[in-house]
Amino acid sequence: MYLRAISFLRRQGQDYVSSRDLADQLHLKSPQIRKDFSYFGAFGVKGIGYRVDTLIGRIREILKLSGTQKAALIGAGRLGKALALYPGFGLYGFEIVEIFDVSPKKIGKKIGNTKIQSIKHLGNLEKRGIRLAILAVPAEAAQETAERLVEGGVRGILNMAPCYITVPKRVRVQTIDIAMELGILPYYV
Amino acid sequence: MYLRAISFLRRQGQDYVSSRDLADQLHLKSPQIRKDFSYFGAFGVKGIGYRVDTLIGRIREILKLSGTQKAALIGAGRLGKALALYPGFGLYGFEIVEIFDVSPKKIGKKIGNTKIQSIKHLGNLEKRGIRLAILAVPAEAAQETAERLVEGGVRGILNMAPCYITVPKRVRVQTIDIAMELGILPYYV
DNA sequence: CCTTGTGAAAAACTTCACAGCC
DNA sequence: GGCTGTGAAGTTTTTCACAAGG
Repeated sequence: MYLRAISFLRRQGQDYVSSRDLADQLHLKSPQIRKDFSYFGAFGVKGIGYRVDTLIGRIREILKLSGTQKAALIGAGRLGKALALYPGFGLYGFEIVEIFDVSPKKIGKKIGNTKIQSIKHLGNLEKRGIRLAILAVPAEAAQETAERLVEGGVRGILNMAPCYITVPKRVRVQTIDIAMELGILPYYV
Repeated sequence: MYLRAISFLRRQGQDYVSSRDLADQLHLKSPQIRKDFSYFGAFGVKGIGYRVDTLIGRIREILKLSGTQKAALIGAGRLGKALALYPGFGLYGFEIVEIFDVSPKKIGKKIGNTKIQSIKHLGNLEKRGIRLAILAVPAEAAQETAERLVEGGVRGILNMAPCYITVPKRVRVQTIDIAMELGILPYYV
């Protein structure tokens, strides 16, 4: 969250940012931000604010985002395709290096520069340096596919299917249910 | 969240569900769920659990999801297209009735049964019964487009662009930043 | 002046424990 | 036996207030 906002400031050529400015942009309170940053180890300059480059470096370090992280994409449907070509992953240093699907129609085709492989050839992702996977399959197939990913040595799964999946606790799952996010809007309206 | 899990149970033909079962499925604690449901007004049956149909009805009521909610989609790029054809909105009673884009290449074409219109013809969405919008435009265009939506009388915006947008406080914004969600995974890995 | 950093107070949330009911 | 509903306890998070520094 911070990373996105601060990177934006860097692109605008800003060198320093105050907790107040960030608070306004992110709709938070300023002491909250200072407290968060103090957990990172303090490096703010009193009267000025925080150095943008230092902040980005430190956050990337804490999030273990140093260098490039390889990720696999499972599911080459419409959503999968949109994700494969989504430019936003670059900011966090992610690269989708392999794409898998079950459909024989799709296998062998390319999305961007990456060839779609059969899910049967998932193999050991860990050995190929892939620790993260993005799951863009129908809800019915999500659990089964997640289990394959775990077998393949994946450590984190971004689940785009509208369901919860159960995995060993050494594996971290983050679920995004787009319809659900839309569903809570009318409540506030 | 509950709606998704409970709807799934209904499709499976289950009539009643206990807080314990839901807790297991959603990875929560059972008193938590009972407390949430008690805010809805209590209607559990001691010794049995909660009636699935009653629960769904009540949750839809609280979320103001009764009937069909019309939504507009802004941005007919890859992500927009995937969202337009995303089947998951149905569960929550959403229907994307209008699609807009800036690109002359796309205007006039159809996604599914819905024609892509020029963003210039956004007009008064409120009068056409549209109170929600899904924003699937590049980050640079998000703020400007959001302002147009607010002018058009929209009350809730689901923002898929990787940035925060500022709107009058009568308008509710829900932001989904896919890359960010992926970005927090390595931290736990 | 402007900022950060932090202890203390307040609020929100989570968990526990158990009475009451089927 | 099983399960709900809820007050009380515990924990975490958020907010405030202010000393201290450029």
